[in-house]
Amino acid sequence: MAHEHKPLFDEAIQEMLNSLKTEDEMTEKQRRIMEAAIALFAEKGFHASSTSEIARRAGVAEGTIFKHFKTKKDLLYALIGPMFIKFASPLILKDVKQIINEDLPAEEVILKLYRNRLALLEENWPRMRIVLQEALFHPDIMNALLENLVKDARGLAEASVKNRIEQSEFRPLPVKAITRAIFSTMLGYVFFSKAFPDEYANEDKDKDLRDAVDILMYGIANKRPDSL
Amino acid sequence: MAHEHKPLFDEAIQEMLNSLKTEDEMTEKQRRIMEAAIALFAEKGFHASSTSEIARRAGVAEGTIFKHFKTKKDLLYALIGPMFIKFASPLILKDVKQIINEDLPAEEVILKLYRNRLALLEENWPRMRIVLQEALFHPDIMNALLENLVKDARGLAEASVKNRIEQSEFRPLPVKAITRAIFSTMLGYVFFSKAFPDEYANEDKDKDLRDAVDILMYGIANKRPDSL
Amino acid sequence: MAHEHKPLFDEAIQEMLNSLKTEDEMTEKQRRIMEAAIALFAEKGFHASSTSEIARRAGVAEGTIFKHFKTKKDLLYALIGPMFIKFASPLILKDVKQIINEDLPAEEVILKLYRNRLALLEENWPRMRIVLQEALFHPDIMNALLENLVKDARGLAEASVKNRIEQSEFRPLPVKAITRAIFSTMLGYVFFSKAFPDEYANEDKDKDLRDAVDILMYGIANKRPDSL
Amino acid sequence: MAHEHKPLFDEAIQEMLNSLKTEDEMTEKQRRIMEAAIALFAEKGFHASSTSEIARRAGVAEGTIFKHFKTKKDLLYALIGPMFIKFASPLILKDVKQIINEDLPAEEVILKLYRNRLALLEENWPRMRIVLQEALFHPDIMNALLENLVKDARGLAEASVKNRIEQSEFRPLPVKAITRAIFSTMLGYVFFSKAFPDEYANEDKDKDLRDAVDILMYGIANKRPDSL
DNA sequence: TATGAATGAGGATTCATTCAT
DNA sequence: GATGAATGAATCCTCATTCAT
Repeated sequence: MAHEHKPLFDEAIQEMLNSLKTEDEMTEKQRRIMEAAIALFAEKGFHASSTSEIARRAGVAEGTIFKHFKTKKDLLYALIGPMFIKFASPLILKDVKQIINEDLPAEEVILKLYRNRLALLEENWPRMRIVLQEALFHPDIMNALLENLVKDARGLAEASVKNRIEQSEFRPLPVKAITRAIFSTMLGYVFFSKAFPDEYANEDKDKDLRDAVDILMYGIANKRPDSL
Repeated sequence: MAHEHKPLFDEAIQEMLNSLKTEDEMTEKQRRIMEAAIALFAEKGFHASSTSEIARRAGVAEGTIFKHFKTKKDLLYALIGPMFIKFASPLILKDVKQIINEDLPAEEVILKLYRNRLALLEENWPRMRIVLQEALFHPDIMNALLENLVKDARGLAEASVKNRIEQSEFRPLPVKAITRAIFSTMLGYVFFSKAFPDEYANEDKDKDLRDAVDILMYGIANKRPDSL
Repeated sequence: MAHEHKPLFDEAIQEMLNSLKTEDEMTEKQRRIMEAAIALFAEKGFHASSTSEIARRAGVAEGTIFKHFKTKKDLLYALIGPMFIKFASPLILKDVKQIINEDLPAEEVILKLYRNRLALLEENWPRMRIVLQEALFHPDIMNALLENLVKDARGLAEASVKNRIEQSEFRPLPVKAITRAIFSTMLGYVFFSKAFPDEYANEDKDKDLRDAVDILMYGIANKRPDSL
Repeated sequence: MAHEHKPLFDEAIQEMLNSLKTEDEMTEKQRRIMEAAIALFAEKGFHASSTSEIARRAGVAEGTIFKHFKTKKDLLYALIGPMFIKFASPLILKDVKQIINEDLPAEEVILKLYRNRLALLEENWPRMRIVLQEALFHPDIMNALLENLVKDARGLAEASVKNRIEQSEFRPLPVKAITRAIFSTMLGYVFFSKAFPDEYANEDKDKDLRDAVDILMYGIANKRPDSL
C-alpha cells in the first residue's frame, strides 16, 4: 500500500525546509531569534509582532534577523516548517501506521494514537499553536495544514475504519461519520484542556482521555466494549 | 433555577455594548463601515486589516470611521459585541433552556440544540469567525468568550447531564466527560464542515449531523439507542 | 504631413501624466514637496536623496509625501513627466514645425530653433537636468527620452534637412551627418554654458550662439554664408 | 612651453592615486572587486549599487571589500582615478601635443585627435561612463573632470587654434567659438554613437567621423577644404 | 455628519561598515 | 588576507488617528 507523498508545502516553503533540515547547525543568535519569534507569534500573532520586538526579545540587533531570514514571513515559515515534518513526514507517519496495523483492539489503537499525537502536540505546542493560528490568515499555510496534516491523517484513519467496519468491529455507519467522531473526540479533548487548563493539570489527564475514548468506543463499536 | 449573570464582557466592551444595542439606528455609512470591517477582519484578521482599506471598501472617508468608532479596536468590539448578545444573552439562553427542559428524549434534545446553535452560527459566521480568531490574540475577548459563551453553555449542559445520569438515562460517567463529548461532537462537526466545505454542501448536511448524534448517543446513553 | 504620435512614456508614467495634467490644482504642500524634490534630485540624484530629507526641505511630514505620491519613484515621474509634455507634446512641436516651415533662410531657422529650445531648457533646467541624469540609470526614462524627445526632433530635422539638400541649399552630404552637426552644435553650446557658467553669463550669450551657428552654417551650407 | 600641472584631483583622491599607481600589483580578489564595481556603478550608478551586490558579483565576502578599500567611496575613487591618469597625465598629453604640433593640415590633426581620444574612450568606456555620471553628483569629481580633462584639453586646443587663426588657416572668429565647435563635433559624435548604437556599429564608423570632421572643417577653415 | 489632508510614530528591510576568527 | 556574522542607523513606506473645513 504505497503512499505517494505530495509536496509537504508549496515552493517557497519547501525551499525553506531544505535549508532548515539542519536546525541543529544554527548559530546561537539564530536560535535566540527563533525562540523569541515563537514566543511572540504564539502570544500576539504574526502580524501583531514586530521585528523590532523580536530583536529586542532575542537580544540581537534588528538587522541580524534579516541576515538569517530573508523576510519576516520566511522567519514564520522557518518556525512552522519543522512542525510539518514532525507531524507528517513519511518517517513519522510510519510510526502511526505501525500503531494502526498492530493487531490490537480498536480501543487500544485509538488510545495509543491519541497519546502519541497529544504528546507530540504538547512537546511542540507553541509552534503548533502558531501553525493553527496563522493557518486562519495565510491560505498557503492553511493548505499545507489540510493537505499534509489533516488529509493524510484522515486518509489513514478512513482506511482503517473501513476495514474494521467490514469486519463488523465497528458499526455499519458511513466511514466518514466514524472518522469524524474519532477526530472530534481528540479535538474536543484538546480544546477543553486548553480552555480549562486547571481542570486538566497533572495526574488524571489520562483518566480524562480514557473516559473520552470510552465514550467514543461505545459510540462506534459494534459490541458494547464492556463486553470485551 | 435562577441563573446568576456575570458581566457579558469587561468594562470597555460593556460600554460599547450599551451604545450599540441600537444596531438598527445606525446610519447608512456606519453600517457600511461595519460590513466592510467584518469582511476584512474575517478574511485577514484584525491586525492585518488597515483602516484605510476598511474605508475604501466601505466607500467612506477614512476620517468617517473615527467619527463612529473612537478607535480601530472599538470597531472590533462593536462588531463582535452583538455576537455575545446573540449567543449568550439571557433572553436567548431562555430559548436553549426551553429546549433542554422540554421533556424529550436526550437524542432529540441534543439534535435540537445542535441545530439551534448551528443555525445561529451559520447566520453569523463571519462575525463569529472574528470572535474565535481574535480571541486567540486578545485576552479580553478570550475571557468574554469563555465566560459568556462556553461556561454558560457548559453550565447549562452539565446540569442537564447530571440530571440524566441520575435518572440512568446516561451512563454513569463523570459529568464532565459526557458534557465534553457533547461539545466535541458539535465542535468536530463544525470543524469538518469548515475544513471540507465541499463534502458538507447542501442537502445531506442534516444526515451528517444525525450520524454524529447517533454515535454520540451510542456513546453516552445507558441503553443502546437503537432500541428507540 | 500627419505625425503619428507614440505613447509619450510607458504605462505607469502615462498614468501619472494623466493625473498630473492638473499641475495647477496642486495643494500648497504638494507643490512644496515637488519643489524640494526637484532641488534635491537635481543636486544629488534620485537615489542619493532620501524621502526624509525631501520632507524636511519641504516642511512637511514624511508621510505627507506618500499621501500625494504613492512611491518615491512616482514622485520622480511626477517631476519629469511634465518635461516630456513641455518639450514633445504635439501641441508644442507644432511650434517647432512652424519655425521649420516658415520660408526663411536656414541660418535663421536654426537660430530660431536653438533660441526656442534653449529658452525652454533654461526655464526648466532643474527638471530637465533630472531627466537627463536619471535617464542614465532608469531605462524607462532613457527610452522615453530617446523616443519622445530625441527621435521626434531628429525626425523633424532630417525631413527638413533632406529637403534643403535637394534644393541645393545644403551640401550634398548624408542627411544624418548634417542633422548630427546641427544637434552637436547645440549640445556643445549647452555643455559649455553649463561647464563654464562664468563665461556664458549675461549679455553676450546670444553672440556666442550666433558664432556657433555661423560656424555650423559655413559647415553645411552649399554657398558660403558670408554673402549674408 | 612649460606646462604647469595642477593637482590631478583633490587631496583624498590624490592620496588614493598614489596607493594605486600599482594597479598591476593588485591581488586577484582586489581585481575582481574592481571589475564588479565597474560593471555595477556603470549600470546603476554609485548610490544604487550596494556593497553586498558588488561582493556577490565579485565572488568575495563583503568584508573583503573593506580590507582593500576603506570606504565605498574610496572604491569609487580607485576606479575612476586611473581615468584621469589615462586621459590627462602629462605623459599621455605629450602624445596629444605631438599630434597637434606635427606639421599637418588641420583636418588631419583633428581627425587624428578624435580617433585618438575616441579609441581611448572606447577602451575605457565603462570607467569613463562612471566618471561622467558621477561627476554630476560629486562636486569633487566634477572639479577634477573640468580641471584635469576639460581645461587641459581646452588649453591645448585654444593655443593651437589661436595659432592657426593667426596664420589665416582658420577663419578670424573668437578662439573660444572655434574650440567649442571642435569639442562639440566630438561630443555630438559620441552622443549619437551611444544613443543610437545600431547606426554606429562596425565598419562605417570612421566614415561617420570623417563626415563630421568634414563639416567642421568647412565651418572653421578659411578656405573651403575641398580646394585643398 | 462627513471629509480627506496631514501627521509622525512605527513598520519591515537594506545599508555600509566593523571585528573576532 | 579573507571571512561572514553582527551591527544599528537609515531606507522607503504604512499605520491609526486628528482636525480644520
